[in-house]
Amino acid sequence: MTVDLTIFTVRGDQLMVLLVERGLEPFLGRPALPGGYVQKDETLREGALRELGEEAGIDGGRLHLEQLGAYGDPRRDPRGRVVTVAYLALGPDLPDPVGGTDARRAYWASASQLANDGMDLAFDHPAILAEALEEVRRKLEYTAVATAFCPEPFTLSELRAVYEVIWGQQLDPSNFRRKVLNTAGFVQPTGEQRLPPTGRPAALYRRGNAWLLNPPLLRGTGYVT
Amino acid sequence: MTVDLTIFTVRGDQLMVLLVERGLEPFLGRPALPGGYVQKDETLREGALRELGEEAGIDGGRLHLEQLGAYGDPRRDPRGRVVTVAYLALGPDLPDPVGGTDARRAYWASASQLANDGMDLAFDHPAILAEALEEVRRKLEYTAVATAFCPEPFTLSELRAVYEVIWGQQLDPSNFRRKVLNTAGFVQPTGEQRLPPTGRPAALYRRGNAWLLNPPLLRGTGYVT
DNA sequence: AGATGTTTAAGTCAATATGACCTTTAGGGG
DNA sequence: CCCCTAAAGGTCATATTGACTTAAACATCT
Repeated sequence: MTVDLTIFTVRGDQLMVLLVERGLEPFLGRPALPGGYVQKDETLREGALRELGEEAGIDGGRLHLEQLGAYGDPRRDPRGRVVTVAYLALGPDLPDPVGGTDARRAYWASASQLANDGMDLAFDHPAILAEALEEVRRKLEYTAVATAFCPEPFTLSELRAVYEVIWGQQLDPSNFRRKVLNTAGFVQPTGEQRLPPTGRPAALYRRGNAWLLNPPLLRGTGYVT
Repeated sequence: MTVDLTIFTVRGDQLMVLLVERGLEPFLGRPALPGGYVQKDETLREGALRELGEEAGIDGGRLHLEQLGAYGDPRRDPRGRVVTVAYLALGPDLPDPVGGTDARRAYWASASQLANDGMDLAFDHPAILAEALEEVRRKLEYTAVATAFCPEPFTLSELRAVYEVIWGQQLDPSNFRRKVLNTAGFVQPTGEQRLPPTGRPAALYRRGNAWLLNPPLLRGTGYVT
């Protein structure tokens, strides 16, 4: 039993995923999702949080962490039967390649670039990553999970940028604002403002208490790019 | 490693879930979800399909089967660490309590009744069942999964009954029809008709090729009961 | 045969949500 | 003081939804 982590963050205009360079056989030297064996006395979630710290140097306390699913093809690991439980972790712009306590290198990679260049990840990690990406894209529609990518407090433009980066399409700023503000509990105003490099000050918000968006925020045809 | 199955079907006006009476310790005699150990050379899905046949006598070939998630609390099984992967299986009115090849009794139980009477299921199966139920309710909204409960061909009233039973609320027949027929690929007409016990003949449909409903069919306020 | 009951099918209409687009506001810099 | 930029707020045609009404197609009863 192992857990594997798909850790996403938004940096600039890119969705990044955290990869490690494997320091052990099999797949030595190949990029892979961080992960490791589950210990006897911990829950799967605890194991995921522990690996988050050990392999990525990230404190999972402030991250959104949810289970993606179990992957158990008997041929997925050349060593024999290893079932892995994949977790999805989402956070605001996270610290740089914090090499884990394990000596291997850890770094952020562009998710879209990985998808294009054919990702040569170890094990069945390409499939896990693909499912994770699809899950995030879908969840943006009908949950308020996008706020997990924004350091608080945040502006509506920052929140919109999360959608635009992950969906790969521009959204109308005005319609986006209307939709978010009309959805009770999506965000809550702090009353504060922040000055952008240029332009009018932007109001600041925190995450609201709502999780499900009803009706959802659909990535319909409302794009510009 | 085990797999556990939450098998739902609609019978009349009730959502039923398949339970077995445990024939082994621990929890001997207690109701539980069907399931069992995963074998070394099979995928998780294959294991689920095999247990479907062995414990419930059901041919999984025509069922909708999807993974729910892994449950791995180290205290969930008194025997020690057993991680289980829960699967969700959905099908049209399935054969009666087909006692499995294992000698234990297998039977259909009302899902809503279980939820009320406080279900004394073995292990963490109450939690698994609760999550499965919530998953089905949510998936009805934004996927065409409801058709998995209808034997083909089916009428729109039969499809609507699935929603009504699982959501526990009446839907407006006319608005439901409009929504389903306007959603490309949800259902496809066969051209055939069927006579109800009384009343106008109903057109028959098969499942369409669409899986995601866009926009979703929300369980808003549109109820009558 | 014709009236009646029942269920499916189809239509109406106001309220709401969406997509596309425009205008105003509030800053900083020249 | 003017200009540029991004945020904020508004307009309007269109699409969708919810509530409700009407028509059609069968079986049965009288």
